[in-house]
Amino acid sequence: MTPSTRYWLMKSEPDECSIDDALAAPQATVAWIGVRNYQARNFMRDAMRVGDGVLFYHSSCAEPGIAGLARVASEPYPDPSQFDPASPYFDPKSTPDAPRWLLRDVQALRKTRLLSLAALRQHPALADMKLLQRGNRLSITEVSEAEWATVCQWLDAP
DNA sequence: GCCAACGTTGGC
DNA sequence: GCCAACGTTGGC
Repeated sequence: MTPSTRYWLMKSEPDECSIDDALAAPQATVAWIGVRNYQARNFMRDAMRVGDGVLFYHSSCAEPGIAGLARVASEPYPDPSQFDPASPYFDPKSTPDAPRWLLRDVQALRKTRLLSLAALRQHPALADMKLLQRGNRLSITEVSEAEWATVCQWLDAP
């Protein structure tokens, strides 16, 4: 991972938390709970900085794709769901003294028109996006400055 | 619901 | 540390 990464793509299942849900939350801010992959956790714990740009991506749904823009809105802190036995994200091996899963708050900035996964795949400038690489399943991936700019220009185009 | 791809677990 | 078995992700 490059220390200069300032842009991220974060997947959310819209049934759990859509861009509309995030925009409707207090301060349009949601805690990014439920990540249980170490690489994605490390991005949140170590690499992100407050203010980094986030592509808000809808996954596991009828129309997967980029659905909004957001920003990293907090320093890392323990994911409370790991301590809740009633939560599907409960982790019995984690303790408050040594929490295994850290998260960030994410503030939604705006909903965009949907840039579908199929459309993203057809854009030559996005061919190297981590999201689009074969076999990728990571729920948080790095986005280059050029990829970010391409997406923003695309969203501004008629 | 299928299944490819990948991550994690746990026996050895 | 290896690696088979199992579980999960996520598009289709």
